[in-house]
Amino acid sequence: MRTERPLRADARRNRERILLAARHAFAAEGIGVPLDEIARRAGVGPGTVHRHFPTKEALFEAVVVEHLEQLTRDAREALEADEAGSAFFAFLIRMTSEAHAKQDLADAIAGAGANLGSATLRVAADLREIFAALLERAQRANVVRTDVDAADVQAIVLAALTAQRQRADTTRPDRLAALVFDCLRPNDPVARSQR
Amino acid sequence: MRTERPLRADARRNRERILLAARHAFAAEGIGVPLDEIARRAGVGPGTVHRHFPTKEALFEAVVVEHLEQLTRDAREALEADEAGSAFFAFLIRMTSEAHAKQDLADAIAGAGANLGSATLRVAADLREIFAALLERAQRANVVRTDVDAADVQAIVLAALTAQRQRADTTRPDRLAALVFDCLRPNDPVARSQR
DNA sequence: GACTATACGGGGCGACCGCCCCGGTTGTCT
DNA sequence: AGACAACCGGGGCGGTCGCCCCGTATAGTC
Repeated sequence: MRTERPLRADARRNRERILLAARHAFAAEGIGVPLDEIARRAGVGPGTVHRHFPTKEALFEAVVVEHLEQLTRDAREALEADEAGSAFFAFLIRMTSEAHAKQDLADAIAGAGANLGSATLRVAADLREIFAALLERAQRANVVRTDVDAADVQAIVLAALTAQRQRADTTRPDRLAALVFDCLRPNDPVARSQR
Repeated sequence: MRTERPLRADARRNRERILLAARHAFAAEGIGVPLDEIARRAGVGPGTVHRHFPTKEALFEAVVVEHLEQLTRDAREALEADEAGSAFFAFLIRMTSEAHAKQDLADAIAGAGANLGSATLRVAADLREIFAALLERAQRANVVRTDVDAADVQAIVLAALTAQRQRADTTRPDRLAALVFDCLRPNDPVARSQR
């Protein structure tokens, strides 16, 4: 059973063009962008888009998976950093500023988009795993309160992202996000005074 | 110039029915609900909805204004409470849990809905004014950090709402919201230990 | 350079939704 | 009770968008 056949050159080129246009379009305006608009920006016909990605969700997923994989790589790097606390919080900031410029990620995290397929679920599971390790390490180092779990933090990341988008601050873009993340720090004065 | 003519009895009854149905529909699913669905739930024809509210935004606004007015009343009450800090934070929690059950408010705050009319803007300005007073009082009492303004707090309310919706906790529905609001408290250990 | 499979493009279908109009009905006032 | 005006209901129009089909062009192969 030949599951894979090499794509023709022009087909591969068009596929890349579509993905590039979709990246920008979804990043700028979220999942609401019409497919025809993406096709127009990519310089191909609407039919071509549909052939490469049978449904709109499929295209959206392809873009989101790319971003999630990038985040997973970032999280792995953060896990190798020395200082547990700063690595954790820096990664949180990175997630929000990343998703800030990429509306699609926010849509995906919020689940506003659609029912995502198995590919996305697998990548998301990977990210969650690394992320949980990062969190646990920060909690052991007593820089993050211990009464929150990974899902809580994920919700708070989405929250910070919302705040940031609501009140775009050009001079200090991460100000509100950093403020919100402060609520994750432990309560005891000793730990707080260390930051 | 007779600007006002008393509405006929059945017209007034239908108007109330539509508003009631719209309240529930918008609260449950946000602004995305089709007008025909609201008409169906209200037990009237789609044309009737359109006659009472010339556009969809008009109906949405009518519902949102009701909620904003309620919130404004709550804020005024909170301003008369004795303890500045608990009044402020209790009002924040109230806002989020209110908006939690009312998707429409979240849409309105986030501006996701549409360009709102002058009526909404006026009510929103009222609420902002009272809210700013509430915040300033809490800041003077040293229970809220002084490097945030009302717009920051509004963004954070929206953020807390997002977190709460993301991770619905039936046993402690306000847990995440309260957690997020903690980031508004001052940093110095003395003030923090008082809570 | 010719032949075949593969891919392209754009026109079009169906669904959805907001908005509007018209024939019939019902409330209201004398 | 009768007459008039206000109101109701539902069908329909126009626009949008996702999805698909088919005639044509083109890349890859001998």
